[in-house]
Amino acid sequence: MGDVTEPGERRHHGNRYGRSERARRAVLDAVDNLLVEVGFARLTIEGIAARAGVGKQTVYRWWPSKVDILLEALGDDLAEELSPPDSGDLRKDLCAHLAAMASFLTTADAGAVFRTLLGQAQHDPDLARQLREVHIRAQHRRDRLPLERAVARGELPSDVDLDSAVEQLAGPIHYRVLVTGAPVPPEFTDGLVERFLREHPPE
Amino acid sequence: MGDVTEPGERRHHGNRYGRSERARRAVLDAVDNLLVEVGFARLTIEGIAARAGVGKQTVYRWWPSKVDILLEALGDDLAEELSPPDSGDLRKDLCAHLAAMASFLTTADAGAVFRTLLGQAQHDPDLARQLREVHIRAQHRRDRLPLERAVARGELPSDVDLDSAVEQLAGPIHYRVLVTGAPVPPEFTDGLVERFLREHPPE
Amino acid sequence: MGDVTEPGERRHHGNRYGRSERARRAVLDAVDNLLVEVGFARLTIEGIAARAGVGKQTVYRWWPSKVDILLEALGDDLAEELSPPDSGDLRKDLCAHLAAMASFLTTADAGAVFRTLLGQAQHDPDLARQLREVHIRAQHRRDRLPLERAVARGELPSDVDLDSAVEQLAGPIHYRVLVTGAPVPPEFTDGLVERFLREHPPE
Amino acid sequence: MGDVTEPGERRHHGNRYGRSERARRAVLDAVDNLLVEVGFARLTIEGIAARAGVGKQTVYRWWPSKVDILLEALGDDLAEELSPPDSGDLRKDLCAHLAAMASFLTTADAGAVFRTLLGQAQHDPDLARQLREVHIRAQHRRDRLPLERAVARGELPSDVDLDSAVEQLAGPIHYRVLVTGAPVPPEFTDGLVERFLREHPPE
DNA sequence: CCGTAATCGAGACGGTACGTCTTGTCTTATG
DNA sequence: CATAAGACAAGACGTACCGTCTCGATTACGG
Repeated sequence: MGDVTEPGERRHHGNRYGRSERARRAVLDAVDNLLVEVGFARLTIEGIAARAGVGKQTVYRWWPSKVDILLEALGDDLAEELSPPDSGDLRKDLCAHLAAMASFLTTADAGAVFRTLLGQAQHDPDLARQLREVHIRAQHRRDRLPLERAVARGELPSDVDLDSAVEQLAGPIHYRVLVTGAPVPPEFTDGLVERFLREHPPE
Repeated sequence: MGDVTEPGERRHHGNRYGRSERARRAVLDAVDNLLVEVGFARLTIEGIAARAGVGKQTVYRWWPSKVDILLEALGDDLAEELSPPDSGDLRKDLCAHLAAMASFLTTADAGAVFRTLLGQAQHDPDLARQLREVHIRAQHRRDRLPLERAVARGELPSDVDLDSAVEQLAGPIHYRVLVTGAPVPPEFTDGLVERFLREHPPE
Repeated sequence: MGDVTEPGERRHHGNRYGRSERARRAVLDAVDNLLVEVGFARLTIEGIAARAGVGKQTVYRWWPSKVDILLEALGDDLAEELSPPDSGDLRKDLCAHLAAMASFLTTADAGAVFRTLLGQAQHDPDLARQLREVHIRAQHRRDRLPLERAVARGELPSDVDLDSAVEQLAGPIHYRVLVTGAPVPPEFTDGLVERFLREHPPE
Repeated sequence: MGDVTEPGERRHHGNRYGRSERARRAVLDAVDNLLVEVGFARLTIEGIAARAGVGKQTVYRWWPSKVDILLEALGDDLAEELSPPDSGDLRKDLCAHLAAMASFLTTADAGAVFRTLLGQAQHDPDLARQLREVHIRAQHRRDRLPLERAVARGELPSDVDLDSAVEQLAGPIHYRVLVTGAPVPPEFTDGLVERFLREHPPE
């Protein structure tokens, strides 16, 4: 909330040798709460600073724009919430991971942040670059993991194009979420998995 | 534009029985040009009115917000540019249509408008509803057409879920465009078609 | 103030043919009150606009700076409060007028505005020019009037330098007010008059 | 400025035995230069510290506000530049002193500082008190000196009110400088002296 | 064919938020 | 312990747009 003073953390008002971690956390917390409360359109830097109990200048000093705050607030949420399991069974891993992906995109708070940023990226090339180079590339690597493990286990032929496979699996999910707005129930994601496995039987 | 006075079209200053078509066209033209010139973020109603040579009140009288102007400007571009061909051959029709879809989304002016609106829709439920109920639903029907014709011709089994098929085909394209930003060459769209046809051979 | 709507004065929200007299009055009233309440140093345009119930842009549209608002607020107060009487007797007129001058400078609200502006003028040449060309010149002419009338009546020789006379009379008063801060009682102003009359007996 | 390091004077960064004379001088020099360069309105503590090569805190530690810096910078300039001569002849002394006063107020650097402070004092009672109790009172005593000596020499009757005399002489000069902005040539100051001497002939 | 009512361009209005600047306080490492 | 440096919370600056309003001119219909 901003006026939280952790025990043992002296109230820091800045010095020449580095920024205030307290102010940083307060801003990131504030931006998360405000995004949920008022939505992106009415999310203002003025409001963020006020909610965080922080001067506007402090925000401008460390973040170029409000989407950069969101980018940092997104932080490791993606990694935490969207890392695939490793059960030793490809079908199980994929079904679980795609279901988690659907749930993240449609219901999670961090998913709302992610969709908002993706939306802004459609007319903000700079943001698009950052978002893709950092978060989306890393997520793509996580999405490949179950498949790589299956290849290693011999569950999948080694000549399957894993990048394409990820696109075949994730594409329709994102299409529903971002474009048609249709719901993404487990039956749907399971169907994607079945179709993929039918196409790529173990050798 | 805005100050263009067509020969024979007297400079209209309003009457009680209807709006000025001239003002409507000027606004829609201005919004198109400005979107390309300054981008969505700096697209303002003030700027649109000034560019169109139109009073702000005239804009507010006829459009609730700037995305509504874009919605109207998007108009029939979708239908015109994204109607599938009917050659009598499913492979040919699908390849052509998906390639056109990719090109529309990545390079066409109207495609930029479409992506912008999709982006805004991620945090504007009202816009999302309008966009989906009008344009996306209509586009989905157009996307189904080649498949429906193929079923009628016996090229496809009649028990294929065409809605799912559209999602399988369009999903990965939109995923690349909206999420990863990867290019969408004909080889990619052709691959989607081949995969689909392999799965659904004629009976 | 600010939200006062005079009967018969429709609540004006502006149009292309002129400014809102209501907004003008509200700003001038607000600036007077605030100067007295918080002093010049803490007189802000933001505060003036808020007190007047007026948008900041309206203030910036019509006045280049806060001293210009004060200049206009000073307006006719000088003329109203510092016009010399015309009793037909020089001694009486001068004593009354100098006493009024002292009282204006030391106690009147408009006098506080005047001293503030004089103070700013010491390091703002533009303001100095405006203040002198408009208000101080006009006041000088008013200060001369009793002397001119006395010359016309034959109470004063016609070869007296009236401009110098004004400086001799007003100078010591302003010196006390602006420099030493000493009080300016009627005995002091009367003394100035006596000294002047002693020097310039009727012919 | 600011980074001047006198030979033999080690660059002082603080010690436990008192304040840095080097920092004090740097600030006073900086304030003088900056006042001339940018004017009082844009004279900021931040700028003074930067120009002096001194930390802001050092300024705040030793001076309550920027006018206090100016007060100290004004220092003994008044005494140095505005001490009346003592020739043994009242007319000569007065003419010289009033001419020096006019020149100090209108052209000297220290005179600009003085006028600026006088200006601020019009809406800053604290500054007014300090300025009057220290500098103006002292200057008044210096202004009296030629008159006191003349009384001692018998050039002036001993019952003349010398304080009033000073006001009669200095008042019109300050009136021109501070109020009307009219020039103050020697003819003007000489005229004041003549008028005074005419009124107070030696007994 | 004249009156009238809705529309037009224009732009002032009360506001909100922007991104910048300065204030005065606080913290740190150095000497 | 005073210093130079600079981050901090606070808040005013002047600007850009928002969405509303008012204005006088324009014009097509209906009485």
